[in-house]
Parts: sequence; structure tokens; C-alpha cells
Amino acid sequence: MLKTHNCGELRAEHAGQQVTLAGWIHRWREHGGLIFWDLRDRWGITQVTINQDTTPDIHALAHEVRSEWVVQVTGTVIRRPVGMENTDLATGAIELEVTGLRVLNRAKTPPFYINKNNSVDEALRMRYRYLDLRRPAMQRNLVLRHNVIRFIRNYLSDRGFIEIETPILFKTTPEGARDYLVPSRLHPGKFYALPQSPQQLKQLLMVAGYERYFQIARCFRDEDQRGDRQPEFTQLDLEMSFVEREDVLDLIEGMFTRLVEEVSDRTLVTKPFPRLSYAEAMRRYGTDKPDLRYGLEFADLSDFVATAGFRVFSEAVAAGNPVRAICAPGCGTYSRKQLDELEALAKEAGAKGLAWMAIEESEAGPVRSPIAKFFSADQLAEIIARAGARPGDLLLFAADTEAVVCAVLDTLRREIAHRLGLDDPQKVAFCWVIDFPLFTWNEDEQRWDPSHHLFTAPMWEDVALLDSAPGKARGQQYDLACNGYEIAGGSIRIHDRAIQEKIFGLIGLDVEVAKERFGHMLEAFEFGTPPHGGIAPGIDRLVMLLAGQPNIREVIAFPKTQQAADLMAGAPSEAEPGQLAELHIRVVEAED
RNA sequence: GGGGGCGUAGUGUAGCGGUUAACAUGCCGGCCUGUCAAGCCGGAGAUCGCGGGUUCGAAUCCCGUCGCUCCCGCCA
Repeated sequence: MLKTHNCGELRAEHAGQQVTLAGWIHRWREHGGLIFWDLRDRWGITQVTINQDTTPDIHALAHEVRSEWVVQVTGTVIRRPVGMENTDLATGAIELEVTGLRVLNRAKTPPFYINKNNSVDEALRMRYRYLDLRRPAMQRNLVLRHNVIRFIRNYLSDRGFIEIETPILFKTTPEGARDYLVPSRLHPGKFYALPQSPQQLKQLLMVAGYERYFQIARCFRDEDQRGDRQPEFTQLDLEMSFVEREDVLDLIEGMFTRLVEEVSDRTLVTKPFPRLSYAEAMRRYGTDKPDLRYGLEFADLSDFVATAGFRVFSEAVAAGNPVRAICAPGCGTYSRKQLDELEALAKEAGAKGLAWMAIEESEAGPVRSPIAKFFSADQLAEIIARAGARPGDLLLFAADTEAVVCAVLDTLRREIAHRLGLDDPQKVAFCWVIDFPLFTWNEDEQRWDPSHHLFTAPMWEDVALLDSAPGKARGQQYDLACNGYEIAGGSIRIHDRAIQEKIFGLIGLDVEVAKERFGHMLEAFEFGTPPHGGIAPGIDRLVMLLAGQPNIREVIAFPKTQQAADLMAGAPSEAEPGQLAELHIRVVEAED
């Protein structure tokens, strides 16, 4: 080893020892005859001193050294002089008095600061990702990611799970997300697909009798990017046999509770994890992934505003649509401009406008609002009571279709929480969302689509509904939400061929097509399949939240840009004609 | 596929019809023996993303284009 210690471990008790450190020059300060270096490696920073009086040759060499050069220094650990300790540094009680120096490598001046945590153009970060990753903040993120994955591996291994790898080259399934296809050299005109998740394979491992499987699995989906979506990402893929929903929820809840408390520095604010039915989540928060770091629940007014003189409300109710409100605490003094901003957001979410009331007692009544005149005193009192509004608060209303009301109020809720500083990244709030409808109606195709995926079992008591009212059947599906993100989704699976074929029928999957695509699954299910179920938490999103980061690029070593490109290596790139010929591929010009 | 934001010395920003294109930091040189965002002095460094247009005059206004980013659609 070129070092005896790392740059984060020397303390006062090491004083007097001869040690060798190696790392990068984080910062340098030259005071003529005395040079200070902050020497950095993955473990921390140690101050190094080079004295011209005692080591003139080393001083002369050190004078040439610049930021990010790689050096090896040998010397004596000394306690810093009284009053010169640096309490901001773990190693701040000591410094290394250098008696030997080797420049291991020089460095060009980096294109951006390694030693400052300021913002850098994203394209530049990606082009020089290896330098970006050298920054202490990124190293912290990746160390946390490692610790999270290590904790998960240990936790599950201790509970009888084994990790099994599944193929990256697999079979395309046109259901779900767009596949990444891989052309086959040996089979002209045929393609593998990269897995969107190891869903089928883990179920087959249950058929195979492994009972408890997990995998830190790379997944691929060729869809457009978001801050929380990359074309390739990592799931904790997990499946168990002979379990019911409660078994899976208990396992994951126990694991994530300990994970947050033992591996991260975040505060877990939901313990145990609240459970919401899908219907309840939509009614109270307008989303199936509510952020429970704060309340700001919706108030439903549909049942009594029909008689008010405000036609937007009465007509909505007459059409069978909901009227709901959200209370923004302390926002009653919002200016015209601020209200306009909220209205613009509401319109972006689908609203036609945004009605509001400021709770403000005056001679005219208890509220200040353009629509106050349409309501009786009793009605206003009822609205205020239901919304839990107090003087100084602002009420915002949505009256439209169920979907629009949910979307609008969800948008406003998150905006208000952000403006009020309620979305504290130091907090993590998990909640389970359960009792999802098994199907959602696809208006375009005039058929039922699976809400989760086609192997999700219906609630056993709802099986009869598959024939009578498929839209009412609930699935044994469960999602885990955290801070407004979907962090995991899973289900108890169908292990019965008859039910599986019924599902295929309902989603309009022709029997022959189903056999072609899923024949291996159907066949496997006939050889003694245990009841089984599982879940798949997204590792990137989880680590993002535990690291307090705003997007998953910050916790992925080499992420892609929003255009799904790697700016460092230059991927994707064109292939050699010879490669294409071998793969039986001809590139055609894109149509305009 | 659609909408919003950003693009100015190496980096981060200011300037938003007429400036010698400004500030900070970094970089280069010098001074400096207790700094830790060191300090002081001096210096170099920008075809204002790219292309076109409007104008007497464009970093600034308009159109197009490229890149990054946020969002909608999409993501079983």
C-alpha cells in the first residue's frame, strides 16, 4: 500500500506516529516558507504542512504542486498548536508535518471546482462525470447507496432469502413500457429485450421452489425521462412463496424502518406506516403516492354546495362531479400575483379556473372572496368548518371531473407545502396504498387494462366480480409511497391458470397471443405453483430520498441525460457497417 | 409528441438596443512562517451556444437550430 492511514482517521492520539498518506490536493495555501495542503481521499481531509526551514528540498518541490495533483506524503503526526485546531474537520486536532513527498501524478486544472459544492452546468458534470464523482458530496451519496444495498442484502439474507441473478437478455413483452431491443446475430430478424423488471423470472423461481428470492436488479425501460426516472435503474426485486399481503408488507416495513433509522441520517416521521386504500388516498390527497410529511388534506363539499348560487359548483355536482377544497394555512394575505401563480398551476393541471376564499372577518362576512356572494352565511360557515380553516388561511376550490379535481388539488397541495416549507427533505414519511382497482378502463381501446400488471391476483373475495363488474374488482396490489414518490409496488400473484386466463380475456389478450407471449408462464403454473407474491422497491429513488437529493442522477454513478445520452462516452453512437451486417440490421433514414 | 426555464472568460453569475462586456472565484507570476473559502500586489483569459433576420447599431429584439433541465403525454 502506498499509504499507512487514510485521510479521515488520524486523531490526537496518533500524535508522534510516523505515517504515510496519499491522495489529492483538495486546497493549498502557501505562506512563503510554510505550505498548507488539505489532502483528500475517500475518507476525509487531513492538513499537511511543509516547512522551508526544516525541509527545504521538499518545500521547493511542493511549491510546484497544484489542485488535484496526486501526492504521497510521509511525516510525523503532530498535535496542532493550541488555538489552531479546526473543529470543522474530523482530523482537525492534528496535522502531518511532512518529511517525504512523492508526486504520484500531476493534474490539469479541472473544468469545474472539485473542492466547492456550487452548482455546475449539468452537461459539464456529465461530460466529466469522473471529476464530478470526485466531489465529496457525490462520494457521500454513493457511499450511502452502498450502505443501503449492503443493509438490504444482510437483512434479507438473515431472513432466509437468497440472491439469484436473472438474464439481462430476455424476451420482449409489448405490454407495459417500451422495451430496449437487442438484435440477435444468430437468429436473423429476431430480438432479445432487456428486462423492464425480472417479473416473470422471479415468479418462475417461486415455481422452482426457492420460496424466498431477491435481487438487486437492473431494469430497463425505453420511456421519456423525469427527475426520478432513468432509462436504466435499479430495483430491489423480491418474491416470496406461501405468503399473504400482510407478510410482504411486514417484511418491507420492518426493513425500511430499520434502514432509515440505522443507515441514514433522516427522521422517520411515520411509524408504523399508515395504510390508505387507493380510494381514500385519492379522496384525501388526490394521488396514489401522497406526501405525508404534512397534512393539508382535501375537504369534500360536494353534498351541500349544489344549492349554492355559484353555478360552477352546482353544475359540477349536478353532473355527478366532486367539489373539493384545500386550506392553505396563513396564505389569506396572498397578493393578486400569488393567486395568479396558483391559478396558472391549477390550469396546467386541467382546471378551468381557480376559486378562492381568504378567511378574513369583516362587515361583509367571514371571508374575502370573489365568490362569497353566492353563498349563505350557513354555507360559508360549513365550508370553513369542513376545511378546518382559521382566520388568515386561504381556501382553494376545485370543481370538475374526479380526475381533474384530484390532479388540480394534488398540484396545489404540493405547491402550498413547498411554499410553506413543509416538504422538509430531512424527514421521510412512508405510507402504504392498498386496495387498488384491478383494472382501469381504457377508453381508446375499449377494454380493461391491468392497473398493475397482468399477474396481479384479485382480492379473493372479489373473484366473482371478474364476471359481473370487473371495474369494481380490487387487486391484491400494494404500493409504498414516500415523500410523494412511488417507492415500491408489488402484489400477490395469480397462481391459478383459470383465473389467469380469465384476466387475459378481460384485457383483450387473445388466447393464441397470450400463449405466444406467456406460454412458458402458463405452462409453468400447471406444475405445482405455490401461492406467492412480492414487491420491487426502487433503489435509486429510495437512496435519493435518504440522501436528500432532488433527482436520482445524484445517486447513480453514471446516469444518462434527459435525452438518454451518455455525454462522457458519447452513447448512443453509430455502429460499424460490419456490425450492422452481422446483426442483419439496415438503418433507414427517419421520415420527416 | 407538446409546454416552460437556462446557455455571457476555466467555473458561477451580472448586464437585456449604443458600456473599453462587469463581479466573484479559478488560472499564471510575485510577496508572505499558522492558514484552513488564507491575505496582499500584478497579469492573462469572452468570436456573449450556433445560424439567419430586424436595426444606423444586437450579448440584448425576432425566427430557426443544438445542448442541458423541469413538467404534460408516456412510464403493465
